[in-house]
Amino acid sequence: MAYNFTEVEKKWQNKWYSEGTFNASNDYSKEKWYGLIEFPYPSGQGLHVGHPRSYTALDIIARKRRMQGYNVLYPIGFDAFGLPAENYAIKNHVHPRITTEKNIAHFTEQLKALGFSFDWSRVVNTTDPEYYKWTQWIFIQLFKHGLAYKTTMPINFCTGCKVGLANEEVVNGVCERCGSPVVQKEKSQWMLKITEYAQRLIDDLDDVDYLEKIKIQQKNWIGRSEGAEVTFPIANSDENLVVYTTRPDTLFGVTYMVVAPEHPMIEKLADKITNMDEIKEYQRKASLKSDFERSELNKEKTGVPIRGIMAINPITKEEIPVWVSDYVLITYGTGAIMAVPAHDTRDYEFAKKFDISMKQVIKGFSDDVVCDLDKEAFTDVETGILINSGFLNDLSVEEAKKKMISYLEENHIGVKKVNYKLRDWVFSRQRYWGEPIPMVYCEKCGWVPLPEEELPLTLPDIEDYEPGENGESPLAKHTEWVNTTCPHCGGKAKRETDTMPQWAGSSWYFLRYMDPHNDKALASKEALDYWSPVDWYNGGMEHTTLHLLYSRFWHKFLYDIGVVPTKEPYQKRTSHGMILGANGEKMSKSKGNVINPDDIVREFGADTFRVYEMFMGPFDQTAPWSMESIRGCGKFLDRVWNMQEFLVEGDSYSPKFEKMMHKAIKKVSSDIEEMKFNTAVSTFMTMVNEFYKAKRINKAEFKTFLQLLNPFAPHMTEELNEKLGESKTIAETPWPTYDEAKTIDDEIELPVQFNGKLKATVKVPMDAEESTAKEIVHNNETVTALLQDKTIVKEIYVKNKIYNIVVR
RNA sequence: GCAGAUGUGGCGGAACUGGCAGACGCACAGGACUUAAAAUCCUGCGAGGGUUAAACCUCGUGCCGGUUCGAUUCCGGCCAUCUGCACCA
Repeated sequence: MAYNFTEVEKKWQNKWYSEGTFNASNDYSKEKWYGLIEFPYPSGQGLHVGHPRSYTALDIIARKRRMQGYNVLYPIGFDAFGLPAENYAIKNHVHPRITTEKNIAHFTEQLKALGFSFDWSRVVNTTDPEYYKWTQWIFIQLFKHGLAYKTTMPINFCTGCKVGLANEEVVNGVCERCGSPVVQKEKSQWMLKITEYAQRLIDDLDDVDYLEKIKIQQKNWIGRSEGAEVTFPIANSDENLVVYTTRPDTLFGVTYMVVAPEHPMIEKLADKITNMDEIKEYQRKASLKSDFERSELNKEKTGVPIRGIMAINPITKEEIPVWVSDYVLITYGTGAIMAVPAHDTRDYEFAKKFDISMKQVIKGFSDDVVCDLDKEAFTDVETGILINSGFLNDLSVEEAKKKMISYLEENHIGVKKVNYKLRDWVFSRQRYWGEPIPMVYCEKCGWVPLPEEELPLTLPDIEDYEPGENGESPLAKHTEWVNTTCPHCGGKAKRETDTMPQWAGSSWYFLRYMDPHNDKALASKEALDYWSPVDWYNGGMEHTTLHLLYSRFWHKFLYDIGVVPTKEPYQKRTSHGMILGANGEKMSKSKGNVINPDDIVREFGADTFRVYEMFMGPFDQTAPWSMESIRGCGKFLDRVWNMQEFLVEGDSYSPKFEKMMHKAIKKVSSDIEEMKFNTAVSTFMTMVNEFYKAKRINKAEFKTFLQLLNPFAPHMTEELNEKLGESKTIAETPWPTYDEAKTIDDEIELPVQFNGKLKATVKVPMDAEESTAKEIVHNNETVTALLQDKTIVKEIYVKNKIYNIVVR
């Protein structure tokens, strides 16, 4: 009879979720395993087919771990604050709480229909006051430890909507929603000092098991560089221009300086500058661009010379011109650079464009290495030798750097300096749908945190989600909420009206899962000690630099104040590739290539969906969706179901399949650990093909096969297991084991090559010695025939791999 | 621009640590079953040459070059595509 996936899947899901089959145990004596997936943002579109890729992968590992005897925590929750809900509210005047509730209900239904073994008793929701109470609590601790501060930062400001915009909402310099021009506007913002943790965020990567490319991305994002800060006096004034450079060795080659348009020196020296109007105009234009646009557009360099002032090279005492250009960013280093056009690509382009002189101070190690300054900058750091550089002449770049830094320090014109590209975290949002920042401003006492017993500071219910005139948060209009008393002196005070970014709630959610209903602490000490750290965290590569870094930062802070027991939150981090539309492009409504998971479950069932997502390609790489291929996975599962037809009795593996069974257990077990799910599925397919060829499978073989397949296709395998008359479900059985000796073949097909080209294969015993192999090879007819008119030069034998004969 | 990744048949992909390139699946073609179709089962399937059929020969893992008995794999240089870039999540 045909397999009715709809009925069977419902049956098992009802059982699992009503009985709480997969809920983590509070028995802290058992060995634990904590698997984590990035909790979804419950968008109005519902689940995306990309979500189940990651969830199925860790579900497979979680199910395997349970069978291996671990107490498994595999939780789920919702990261529900965010921009889409707020924009929807502005447009349709529906409170974000209502849409969020609705969306969460929809997501829950969809996730349950896929049969994930989540612990549904521990669901967290970042918008729940009982949850964000602790997000606020962490913020207050950060503030108390001096890691949260206010500063003025530029934001994208839409001149039409009068609202601060995310970079994503700015398209070609105009607002995505209304099309009005977007400008950079200064705004006082809460910042978190993540830079204080920069070095530790790099160093502690050594202690965790992250994919190498994730570590590299994180390190590059933090962007540590060693160099020097050098002070250039401004001629005929008391002002100095301090620059940061990673190339102090090139100080003799400086031919001009550049300051960022926002550099304060311009204001200070305004009375000396003779072309102030020109500079003001340039600053205005630059203020329209974001940092990103500036570096993106740097093919066409722009800039204006600052007339009336000259800087003095502290080493050569030469007077050099100062320019203003937006290729220098105020947010990195000191906002000013010394330019060495002969040895830096960006400086070179700028100097070429504005016809500024260049001075070569490094040459190639040998005369073969050409340095042609008419064509390009010479940037070979590895082998370069200093020239035209006084006391640095003939040194290598590395030596010259060291010598110059000591010279700078001895003469008090510069210091060695480590710099990071990482910037502090802008933590304020002028938005409604976020956690209120639990701070109060008092004229007398300044910024005062709310007393912890007053948390949570709940988000007030409002009906107008539009921002205020000057881009303040919608909360600013609600004076009855804003006006309060100072917790410190009792005087008049105002609440902070900005809210937290979505990153806040997702920076610590994995801790809450450990003890989600605790109202005394974010989680109990016992729960934290037992479950920490997360053993395996899988998520998108796109979260590598922001979410992952932010949550590591928070965790380290919580470790420092004694809240959590580990320095790092995640022991292991892997990532999955994106699922693209059938046309190879990212799925989007506008492209019409979106696949709805509900349709797939309805047409093919959850098991087929799961197997297909695991089979479609290497887990960590992008893969296009294919309706044809998913059908193939459905066919495979039907073939599994139909194996019942030739099932025979048997308590142990039959001799015919014994090797195959042991090999398969080994292969599937290791493939799951290495996330090579696609090859695990192909192993299952090959096994099924073998059973079909023999038209026979015995009960012992079938049982093991079902156990191995269970994490991938849990519904069908449990159903088949029940039909076998087993009293225990597969989930209650131990993961199959194999005997290494039984995975090894007695005899192998050894390829025989002539000059590296395959000419024959011979059968040799496993691990045959060279003499044995040689004898067998030379007795082979094809080989003797080919050797007729040839001379053997050399013979190469690699045990169990190859026999290569080099002939003339 | 900076950073990370990817490139193998008509398509998705496999290949352990440098050792038979194309496992497994899709599509396609042929056959069995059927009044017929679908489903199912079986067989074939990189390109070119060769053969009644086979054997066999040549080419082939983005491009150019190198190391090696042997390179999809290692090295150097290019090209193309995808992802992220700090207020999307």
